Amino acid sequence: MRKENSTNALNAQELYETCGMAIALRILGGRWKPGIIWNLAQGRIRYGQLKALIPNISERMLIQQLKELEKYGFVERFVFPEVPPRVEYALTEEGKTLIPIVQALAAWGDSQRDKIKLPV
Amino acid sequence: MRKENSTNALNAQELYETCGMAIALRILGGRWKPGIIWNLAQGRIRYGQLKALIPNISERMLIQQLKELEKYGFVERFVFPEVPPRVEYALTEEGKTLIPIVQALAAWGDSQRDKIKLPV
DNA sequence: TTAATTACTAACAAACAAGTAAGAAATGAG
DNA sequence: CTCATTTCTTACTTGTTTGTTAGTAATTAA
Repeated sequence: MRKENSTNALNAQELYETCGMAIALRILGGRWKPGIIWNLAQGRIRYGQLKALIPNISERMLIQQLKELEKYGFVERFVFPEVPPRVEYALTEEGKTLIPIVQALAAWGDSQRDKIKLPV
Repeated sequence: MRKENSTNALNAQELYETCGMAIALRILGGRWKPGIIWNLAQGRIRYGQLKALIPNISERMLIQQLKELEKYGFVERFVFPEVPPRVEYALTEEGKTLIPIVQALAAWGDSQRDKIKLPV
């Protein structure tokens, strides 16, 4: 749960208002969103497949991040009234504008892999 | 202090190995690094000025993030043997490769500002 | 009737990131 | 002698993110 008036939250809020990069990192950041967006960039996909494509992600995290991306309109959810349930996810048009960003970040990161060693 | 064997840390580690974007976000992510890099992109600058340019940042956070960027070779530190001390910071050549990324992220984020409303 | 399937939820705990506050060091100015 | 200056450091607290476990629904197949 987020505390609306913590210094922490206020600092975050102010950054969103003045800094586009803070907004971008809010959408793109976190441990799992990159992988989610990357895989959705390949096309519409079922929840279970997405989970299989992202090693180690827990259902809680996957759902949570998908919901957040959906809430902001970057991801669309398609539900089929079947049993067992079938739900597919896809990037919206707006979500697809993320793809070049994600590619640029990934390329830069890959170029750094051999130069730096991240801590354990 | 980071626990080397927490699932959390292991997940992070695995991502670094397989996903360039995770590396990039490790360098670029967090609340303050964007602003630090953005300001350093304008040129060499003193610690105190940098602090003044980044509203609300605490000394602890500024130092901590600068040290991390320095450790990975994206930022250089120039110390003048004076009293009171004078220390200047600048992006290294490697650090300058971040500039286009940072600009792309900022531009995308700015383009989203009116479309989405981030939570408090 | 019992188990298997699939997408999801809720309660809780561990790990991590960020914020607060106090102070150190070395010198020059008063 | 005391104070201001500037760049940091340390110990501590609060807040946020991530992980774990158990469980739901509604049908079909055995």
